[in-house]
Amino acid sequence: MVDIFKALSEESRLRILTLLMEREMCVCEIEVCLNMTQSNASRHLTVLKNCGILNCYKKAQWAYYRINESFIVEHKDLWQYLQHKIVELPTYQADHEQCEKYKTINVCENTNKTH
Amino acid sequence: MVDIFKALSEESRLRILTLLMEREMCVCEIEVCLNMTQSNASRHLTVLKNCGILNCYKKAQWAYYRINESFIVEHKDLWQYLQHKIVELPTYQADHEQCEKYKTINVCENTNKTH
DNA sequence: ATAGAACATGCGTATATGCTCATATAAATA
DNA sequence: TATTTATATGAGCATATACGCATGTTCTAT
Repeated sequence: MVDIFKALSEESRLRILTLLMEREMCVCEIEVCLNMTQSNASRHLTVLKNCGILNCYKKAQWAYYRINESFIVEHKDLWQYLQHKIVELPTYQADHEQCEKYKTINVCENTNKTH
Repeated sequence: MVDIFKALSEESRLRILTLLMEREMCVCEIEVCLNMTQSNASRHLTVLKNCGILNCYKKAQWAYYRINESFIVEHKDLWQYLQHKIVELPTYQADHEQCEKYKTINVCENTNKTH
């Protein structure tokens, strides 16, 4: 319980959740959408994964992170709260737009033409 | 939102909530029930108050802290979650018993006979 | 095989946080 | 008025955390 709240008590990580509530993403997408360094994005994702909020799978050289469905089930009230309140983040609008923007462009395919 | 999660991401503060969910308390009661220093208890209570979870009123030389009713209204889902999950804290049982114990004894009246 | 891309992680640094001790303040009482 | 009690808070210390840079690993594609 403490580790879940700890994970959620950081703005960058809440911003990551803003994106992942929309769709799963690989690290470099998050990196670009939120304009953070790769190591920073990776570390935050690890924190969110370690407390059960996210899970991830690897596909080729990419690591895709997404909301852990069993977390939603086991922490229903908290999840409801997050869904309602996360839109109030000052960064929500902008982050969400970035998420939409890269939905079609696909960052990875751009940097790695052969994907 | 971040400050609320920050406040909740600390075990001592969750233990304080365990007590205050039962009834309002003054600082020295919390101090005794949770076996922490006075300054420590006071600081944690301040953090919980500053993010809106608690409020307090003063009566004679005591400061009574209690759950802020409007917090419950404005953060219904989170509050539900807390109520369900806080009982899973490893310290819950013991803390709750201390709370019951000092319900009748009243710590303050013992140390200050003229109260 | 080699090079490049995506990702995780070790290391050093700056800042935040929690703790204790000591002190200041306010109220009650002798 | 002087003392005691309850509380808040400043100072100093230890630890935790977030960050950037550099590097190691894995997979892909040439």
